[in-house]
Amino acid sequence: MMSKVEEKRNVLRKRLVKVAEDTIIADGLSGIRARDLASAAECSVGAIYNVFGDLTDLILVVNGRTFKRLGAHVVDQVEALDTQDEVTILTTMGHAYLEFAEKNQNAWAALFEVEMTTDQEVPEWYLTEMRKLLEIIAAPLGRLFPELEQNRLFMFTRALFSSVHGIVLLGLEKRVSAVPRDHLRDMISFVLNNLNKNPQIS
Amino acid sequence: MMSKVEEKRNVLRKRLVKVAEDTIIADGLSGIRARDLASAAECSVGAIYNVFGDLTDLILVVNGRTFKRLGAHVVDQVEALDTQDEVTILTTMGHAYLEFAEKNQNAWAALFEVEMTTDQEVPEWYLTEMRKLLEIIAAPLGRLFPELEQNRLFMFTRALFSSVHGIVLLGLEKRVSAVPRDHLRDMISFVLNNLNKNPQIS
DNA sequence: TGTACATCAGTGAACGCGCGTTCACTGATGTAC
DNA sequence: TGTACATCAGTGAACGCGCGTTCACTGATGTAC
Repeated sequence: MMSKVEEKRNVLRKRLVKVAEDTIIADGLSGIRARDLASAAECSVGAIYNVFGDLTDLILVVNGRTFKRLGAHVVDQVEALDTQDEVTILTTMGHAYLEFAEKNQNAWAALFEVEMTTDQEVPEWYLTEMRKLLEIIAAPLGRLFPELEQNRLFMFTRALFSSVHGIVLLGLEKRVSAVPRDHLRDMISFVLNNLNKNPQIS
Repeated sequence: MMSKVEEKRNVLRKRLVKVAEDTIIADGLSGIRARDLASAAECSVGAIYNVFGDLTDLILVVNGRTFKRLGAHVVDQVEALDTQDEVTILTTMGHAYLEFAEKNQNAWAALFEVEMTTDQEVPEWYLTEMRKLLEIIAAPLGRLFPELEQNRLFMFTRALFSSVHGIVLLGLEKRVSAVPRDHLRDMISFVLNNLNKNPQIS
């Protein structure tokens, strides 16, 4: 059973995460400000530092949630699919990634912005979450190329993920590109469609 | 003929660009500081604002140069090549991109960091430089798929560039990935190698 | 159950710092006559 | 060529702001007896 203190602490923690998440979704990572969070969560600035070491800790928690939501979205889309065709599955995953990034632009962008900004270590659970996402992709890819050894499979998984990520990243960066959304879908299909037609991977 | 004033101005301008470039190469975009630039260029802080509107203007000039260097490097690598095989050419380009990004990590990263940071318009010449880079890639791709109409060709060009960019970006982000350099090369080959074996592009 | 004491969450004003940008001043260069 | 005046680059101290983080204080909760 939780003591009253612990309980209050948990409540505050949750409220802060919620508020930070809402802020990031609405205004992006740069919209995060200790004073604003405090007033939105109806606590003092200092209280934040009682619950989290610093703002980065808090942001990482939000990013962890975003990772989970992203993974869930991808899995959902694949499960809604009625096919055994691995390339279709992979393409659907790519499109799901694009879709998620579009609908959650700020939160999705925050995923990569912290990493660039912060110098401190990325926490273990963060890497785990990343690995999970990669494993979701590795599954159909592994079925497509069953003869592939583990390491190489993981490398190709990374390659595909990175490719799709790059397309989405540059595609959503509006000031430079202005690529219509449908084109982004096509680009992803283009990169992934070739897979089944080329069994021998050098 | 330039007046003495113009001449001094140009000299200072060049010195500032050089100093800014050196700083970015050594310490990255975040290493740029008005006071430091001034002292390195042996002028006053105010003088910077006489020559450039603000620091971003200066940074964009450096980025423009980086773009040019990048383009030149890619072209060099391709010209050193003794083949007509378009896929080989494209792969070489991808590898050249990786190589450049590795050797000029900070300057290369700066290319994308400003865009994320700044709200102001990207200047025209900047976009032009970007377009040039894409056209270098579009050339062999166009020869590979001569039947492709202009728009679609450009879309695929973007797709390939973005893919390679994504691989390099996530690959060089050390805290998360720790992918060996050679693997990155392989990943790029992997994504690009499929092209010639799949003439019908959906 | 009641009292005394200890602990530690909660508070928010204040600290501190980094830094881009400005601005009143000076001095060199250019122009007019 | 020489003189008077105008212009504008160069100067750097000071402004201003945003913001994360701290810290001395208070008050609620928990513990010991």
